[in-house]
Amino acid sequence: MTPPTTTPSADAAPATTAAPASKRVGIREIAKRANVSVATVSMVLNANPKITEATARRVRSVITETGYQPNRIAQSLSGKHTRMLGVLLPTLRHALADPYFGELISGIVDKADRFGHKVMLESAKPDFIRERKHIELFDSRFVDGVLCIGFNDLHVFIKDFAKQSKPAVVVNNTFAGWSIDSVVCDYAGGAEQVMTYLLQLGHEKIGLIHGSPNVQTARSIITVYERRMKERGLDPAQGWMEDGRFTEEHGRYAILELLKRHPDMTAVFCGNDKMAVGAMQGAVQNGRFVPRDLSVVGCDNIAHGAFLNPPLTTVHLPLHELGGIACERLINLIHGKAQPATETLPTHLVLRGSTALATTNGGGGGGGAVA
Amino acid sequence: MTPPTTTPSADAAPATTAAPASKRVGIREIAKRANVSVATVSMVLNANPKITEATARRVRSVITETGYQPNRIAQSLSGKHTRMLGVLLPTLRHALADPYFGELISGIVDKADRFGHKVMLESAKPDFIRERKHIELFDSRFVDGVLCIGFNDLHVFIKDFAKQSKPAVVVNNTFAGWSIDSVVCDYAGGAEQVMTYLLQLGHEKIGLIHGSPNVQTARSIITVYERRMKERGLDPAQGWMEDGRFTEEHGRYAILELLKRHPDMTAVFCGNDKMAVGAMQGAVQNGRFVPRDLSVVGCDNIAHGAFLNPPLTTVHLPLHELGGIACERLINLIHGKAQPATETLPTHLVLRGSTALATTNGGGGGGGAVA
DNA sequence: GAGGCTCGTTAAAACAGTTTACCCATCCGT
DNA sequence: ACGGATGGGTAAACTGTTTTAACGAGCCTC
Repeated sequence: MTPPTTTPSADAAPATTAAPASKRVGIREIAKRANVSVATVSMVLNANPKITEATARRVRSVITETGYQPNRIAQSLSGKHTRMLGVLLPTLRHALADPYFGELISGIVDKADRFGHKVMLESAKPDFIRERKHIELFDSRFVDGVLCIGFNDLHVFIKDFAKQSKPAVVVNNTFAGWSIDSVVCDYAGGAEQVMTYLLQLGHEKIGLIHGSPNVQTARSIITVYERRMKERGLDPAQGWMEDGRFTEEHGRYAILELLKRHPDMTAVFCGNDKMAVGAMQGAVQNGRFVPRDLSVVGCDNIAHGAFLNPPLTTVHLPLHELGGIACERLINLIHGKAQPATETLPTHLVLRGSTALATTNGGGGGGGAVA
Repeated sequence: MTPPTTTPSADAAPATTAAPASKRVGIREIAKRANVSVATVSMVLNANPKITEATARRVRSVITETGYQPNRIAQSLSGKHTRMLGVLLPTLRHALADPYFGELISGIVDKADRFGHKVMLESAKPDFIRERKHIELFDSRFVDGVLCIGFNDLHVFIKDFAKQSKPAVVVNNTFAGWSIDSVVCDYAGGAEQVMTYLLQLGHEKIGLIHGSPNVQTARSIITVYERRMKERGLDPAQGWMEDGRFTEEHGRYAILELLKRHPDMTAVFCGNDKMAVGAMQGAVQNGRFVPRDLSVVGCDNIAHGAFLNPPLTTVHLPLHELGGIACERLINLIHGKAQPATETLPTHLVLRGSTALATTNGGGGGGGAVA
């Protein structure tokens, strides 16, 4: 009962001998106090059914008494997994400040948490890739798997994960021909709804501001748009499409280009909300009223869009959920419970104030464009 | 030269014997191949000056040959530090989707990267705190330190870090009387600039939509606003202030309240850009033109604000830099190189289109407010 | 030329868990 | 009463580094 070394503290020791405080307790210490082997303690910790409830209770009581916390680093070293997931982001300066990424990551973190995993952020700068740090992440046993968000077809390093069969899931892009798990939103379905809606409102001259065609999902939108326009007898190739590169800035520039070429345009569909924001600003500064002179539709449904003037009509993408599903697939992949595949989540149109019936007064406004 | 087990591959082996592939190489394998001890290899890895350049070169060549990567888990277990930083976020649903947090985290990640540290995300849900997981993070040797962002005075658990002297840095809030490192923007300075500017424009009736007063930085703005208003003979307590809780939604609600009470208000200062966005929408829907009838000023300078109609005049907070500095302080703290202290970063006003000279036609518009 | 100093290198002990092979005591059926 | 199965527990090996104390060799000094 007498501990080998007693602190000079004068406290009357209660029934259970107080821990020597200071020193961090390890599993060996627990084992000693509970009169069992370290193996037993470990098994109790991992709810191994081999251990009697009586023994387990005894061990557990010692654990709570001492406030013992297993060292996760040691667990990782010994075990097969580290329970750490990596999120790879491109180095669009301030990528994280983008609600699109934020929403995604938020979904990932929430889900990872529920599965007892942690999430690490990693930005895939050119150096990072050149030094093959994305592979090192695995080789140094730092992560069990990675989620890739915001990449396009030019980021060929993504294929390394497939080549070396490292668990990885790509979000909102697909790499045809490579066995990489991916999870995407149904952009095509959303685009169909947008086109149907705009046509129903009587719009004929509809422009498109799309994201970089290096991304499969952006191409989905383009494809749908082109087909629907051709069906109505308008040739989209006649300058009705502009690349807005996913940013407000280029969205703004794109709408000015489109309006210059086609002053009679009455509606524009944007591949994401940021471009829609830029387009709305460009249109207004060009002297058009939204939605009276120009209907604008976005895609993403970032929280913010509802607070614009006018509130933005947009395609809702379940980004939070998407992140969660990507995360779950990754964890399954890590444990070999799943085959690489592509999963698609449904989307739907959210009607707000930036769209209206087409009016016949095409080519209105047109005052001197700002800047 | 002949490896113990040769794979049945028929490739003519080049001069240097190919590694047995499959099996991960460890430091022992490197040591064996370079004819040195593991200690030597470890020292080479850590650039220990005790090792001769000749030996080091030999070891390094073996390392590159085999593509060996030290196991970071093992390094952490053995060493004192894990080189992992935690970022604690409140569970404002979708906190991460907020550009404010995004920009901050982005700065943190960039800086951490430069110091060879990794960043982990953790959302401090009520359960999380109740189960004392924020302490467990340290006890289980998972992180070396944490950055706390987005918390207010009610989040008393922050003090636990001080109590248990765990390295932690609080961003954009200060806890008086507790020795916790914190890094904040000069909100007071920004507010002074805003007030000076609005007064110069001839505004007299200025409202304030502030963030939660549980945050020191929000209080800073309130204090400055109150003093400056009193100096001009307006009593801010007469319903000129509203709590916008940092969100667009409440910002919108707040402006409607303020306009109801004071139809002659000609300018409003908002504690962050999100509230400013909501305020602008509310004002417009209330029939006011911004900036003609109402000047609006925000605070944060989120990228997005420049693309509103009209573009938002706002206080620029160096959030990216702030994150970086917080991160750097934390790393210093971890290595015992710094004493807890508070650092303040300068801010400045960014003039855009949402502000204008005060007009005398106070109480304009006022048409039926949209729901 | 022997004792004392460096200097570079090494063997072995941490670090803190998990897992595997084995052991012993019951219990069961015949 | 005996062989085999079974259940509960344990000792020891293992994970892959860093670090410390010791050690041998060369060089300097007297």
